[in-house]
Amino acid sequence: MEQVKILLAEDDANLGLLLKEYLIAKNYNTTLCEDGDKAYDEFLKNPFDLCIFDIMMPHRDGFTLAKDIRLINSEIPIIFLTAKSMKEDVLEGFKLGADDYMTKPFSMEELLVRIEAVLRRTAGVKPENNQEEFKLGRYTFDAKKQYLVDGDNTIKLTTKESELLKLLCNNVNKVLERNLALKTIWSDDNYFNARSMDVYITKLRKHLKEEPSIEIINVHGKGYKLIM
Amino acid sequence: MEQVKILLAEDDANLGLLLKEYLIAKNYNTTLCEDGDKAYDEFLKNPFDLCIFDIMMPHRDGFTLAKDIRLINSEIPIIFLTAKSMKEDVLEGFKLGADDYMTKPFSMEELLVRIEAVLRRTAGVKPENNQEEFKLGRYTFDAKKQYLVDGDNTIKLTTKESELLKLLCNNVNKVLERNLALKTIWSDDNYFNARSMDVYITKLRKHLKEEPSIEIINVHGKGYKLIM
DNA sequence: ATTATGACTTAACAATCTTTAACACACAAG
DNA sequence: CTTGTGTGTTAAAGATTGTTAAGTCATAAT
Repeated sequence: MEQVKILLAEDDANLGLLLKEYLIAKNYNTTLCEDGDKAYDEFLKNPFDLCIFDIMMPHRDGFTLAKDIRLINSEIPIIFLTAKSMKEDVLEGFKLGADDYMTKPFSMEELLVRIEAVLRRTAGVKPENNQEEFKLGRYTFDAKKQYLVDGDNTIKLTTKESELLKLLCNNVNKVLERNLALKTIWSDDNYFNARSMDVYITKLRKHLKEEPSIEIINVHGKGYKLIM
Repeated sequence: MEQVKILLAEDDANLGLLLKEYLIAKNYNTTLCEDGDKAYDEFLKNPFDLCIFDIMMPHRDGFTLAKDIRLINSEIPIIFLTAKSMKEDVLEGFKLGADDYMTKPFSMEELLVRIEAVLRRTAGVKPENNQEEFKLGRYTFDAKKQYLVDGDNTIKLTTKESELLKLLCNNVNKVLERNLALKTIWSDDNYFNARSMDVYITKLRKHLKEEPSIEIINVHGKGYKLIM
């Protein structure tokens, strides 16, 4: 399971950090740069799947940055973030091959769904990366088919078991926060759903008990962590 | 270069005509429908490359229309146009697989550049309205003739079997929600029809049992998912 | 007209999934 | 240590789904 890499250029440190934290929490590998020059250097050094650029930045504005990057990569999706909502700017942005253009202030959730919409279309370019398979020690976990395979023994997981294990796998060795998991899988983080989640953690532990190198540990008051 | 066909659903006759004229002037073959029902019928009759839907419309609102169309074609790009800018609506729109979401009032030029941005990404996705043939591993499913072919062995499917399998195929690897399938095939989602649907799922599973790479899995409380 | 056939629905019961309840234990703060 | 809250675990309850078979209806064949 490959992580999507996002290059984020935003000179407002507050907004930048906020966005970065949020995107990382949503499992996007996010690199933040505080101006256009730094973002350009970063782009040259590392491969990315998606760009999110503020327009007004020191050293190199978002439009110029996009133009320069388009010279190197004409396919990578670009989303512009800006306080300017003037028509000419929007048009200019799309002329540079933007995939979306969001005017501040915007909600983080809206940015997220727009990112997903763009990636959904971009992913179609290379349609093989849907393989949702994880190696867990002696086990192989197929999130799509909801199977947990251990040699010749195949355990069929239920939907909830599979969704939860997948979230844990996407955050190996990191804390999967309760409320995030609940909102993602149960769409509501009330007391009863939280207890239900605990029950599923027990179920998963039982399923994985044959492999001592894998453990789901609790982080008190925070959530769970899959370690391996 | 074939002309791009746009299905436009907008109940405000003034705005609708204005948009239609504008899009036609920009060389988009545009069909205007004044409500959701007419748009749905039009979609069933002819193949399109892009949908542009108003949200608030008589007979069938834009969201419902999109949901119904997604059952038949899960790939066609959809842009929502609306006066509602509330966060929940935007998120709802994208959850239905929207590609963009524009809040009125907007400039026609901005709509145009956003259309172009969407089409740039979806280029190569041919309109699959009339696609009636699906490859299911070793099987070939002809939805029109209601045949399921496996080498020299041809199984004749009943109408309901075929309709259900077609819906599943149109949503491969995604959850086909019970109530949507029931509304589409049985036109009513009461308890008995739901049970009938379960019976047909069993029948389909039996028909597809020779191909282990294909499975119809249940998503508890939600619906079924054809995975391959 | 009667019978046979096939598609679809309804019934019945088994199996499974998820939630809720109950009680035991662990952790952090005072 | 004690208390309140969070977590581990099991079991039961409640709901959904799997499956087979019988029932219903329309149509075709005799």
